[in-house]
Amino acid sequence: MAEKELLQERERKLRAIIQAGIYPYGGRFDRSVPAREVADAAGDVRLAGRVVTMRNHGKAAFADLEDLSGRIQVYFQQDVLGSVFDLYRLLDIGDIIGISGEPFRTRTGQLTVKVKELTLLSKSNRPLPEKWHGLKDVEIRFRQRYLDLIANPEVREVFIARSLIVSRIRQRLNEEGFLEVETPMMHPIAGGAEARPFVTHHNTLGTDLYLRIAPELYLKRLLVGGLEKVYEINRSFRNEGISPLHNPEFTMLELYAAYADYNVMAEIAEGLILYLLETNIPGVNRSGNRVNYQGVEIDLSPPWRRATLSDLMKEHAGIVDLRNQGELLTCLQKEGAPLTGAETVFDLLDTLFKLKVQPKLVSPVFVMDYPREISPLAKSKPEDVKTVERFELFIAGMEVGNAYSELNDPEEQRRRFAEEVKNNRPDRPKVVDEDYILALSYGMPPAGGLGIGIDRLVMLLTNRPSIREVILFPLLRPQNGG
RNA sequence: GCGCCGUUAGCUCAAUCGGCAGAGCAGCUGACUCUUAAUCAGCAGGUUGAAGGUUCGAUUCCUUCACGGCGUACCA
Repeated sequence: MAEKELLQERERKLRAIIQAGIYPYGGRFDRSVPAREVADAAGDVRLAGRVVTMRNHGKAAFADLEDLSGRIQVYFQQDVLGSVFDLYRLLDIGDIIGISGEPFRTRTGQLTVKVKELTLLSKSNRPLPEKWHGLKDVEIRFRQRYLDLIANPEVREVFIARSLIVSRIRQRLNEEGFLEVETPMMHPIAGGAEARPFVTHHNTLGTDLYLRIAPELYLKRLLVGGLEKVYEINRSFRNEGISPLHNPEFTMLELYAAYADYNVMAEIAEGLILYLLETNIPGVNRSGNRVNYQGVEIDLSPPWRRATLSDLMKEHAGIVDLRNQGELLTCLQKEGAPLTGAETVFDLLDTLFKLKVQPKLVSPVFVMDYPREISPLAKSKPEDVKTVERFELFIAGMEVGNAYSELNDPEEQRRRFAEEVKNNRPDRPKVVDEDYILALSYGMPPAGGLGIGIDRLVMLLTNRPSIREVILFPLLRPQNGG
């Protein structure tokens, strides 16, 4: 039937209900139990939820009522309900109702509530997606996520799992003495990562501002201020491509601990993720320390491998010297990688790493010790100034974490920033962040810092193939006149 | 940005080589007081994403556009 006619049909019922003197959008309704707990209830129950199926039998009818906890069958009989049964006849799938009644078992043993009172709490004016096949159209799923949540129970489970994951991260960090803080999302200089920022404008101040690409530089100012262990879980924004691993706004955990270093950060990252497994979150797809991600078994049993970038490049790509442009180029050409010729040695290194090494990093690996030039905020290794104490954590071939021993030498930091500015590459800072250096110059304790991509971690733990499956409202192109 | 694929009823999907656009669910009418993917009888439901072209004839072939997916580029 044409959508218009379906809407007219619902409109007709809505008018009939109003005609009968019933306001179709009710108010407070005190429930005695969630649907899932009806079996344990003594005496009558009061329930509310959405009508998801209806099976009419003339002077009686069964319906399934769904609330957050689950579904329960309810039974309407004309001889019990009298004129209220007429209201039942005007209900549609999708309506939200409250009922009170007596639990019983049907002949086949199905737990059911025999309805004694019926309250219409919200009339639904549009048809819901189909009950059996659910809602599959990904565009509708993302644009109208509420329909996805109604029609697809596993989607609901993923987002509940995500909420629990985040809350348990907070719980764990709080227990370990970390202080949760909130730092600016609008920055005068976009720093703390290399990424193209979104630009916005403050009218009264008459100044452009950048949506933050990372909270890092503000969190470290707090270390200067004596807040020794801080963390923030919130959005960062990067004006870059969209892919199954990238959404323009995404959620990061960043934490900093004074007097620690990147080795401590590795322990924290490992401990945190294992803790999430241990706490048995429904929807987290684990058995023991193993998770299955997209058909691949991943063993997260500690200790996780720690290998230097240099060793891994040797192991998987046969590269002996990370800084040998010719060697990297030869290897990439052999792989048939498309190159423009304008790549720096570090671009080549990164490309080759992504091509040859990253896909092999299925079990968790801390990739340790990166070139200084691509890590301007990390502290050099004492024995090798060109290499910094930094790791990236890879699981299932996916980068989920990044950590440093934080650079706390203001003069060295200024040189690193100045070098970036001098190189003048697109999307890199055009000015030295003197305000940050000012903070460092008051003395920042040595510290370890760790960032974890929450969206990707949730993908891993809930076995979702795309970041859009773990973000409630992923960015899509606007539909009309955008 | 670029490349490939997709878009058919409210939802899930069919439609042979270019030859009358179809089914299930949802909806409507009737029957039915223990059904549960209720059942039975009947009815209705379409700008085939949009615009243009080729053709006697286009869901099908071509062009452009919109939106989405994947890949790629970008992304320390």
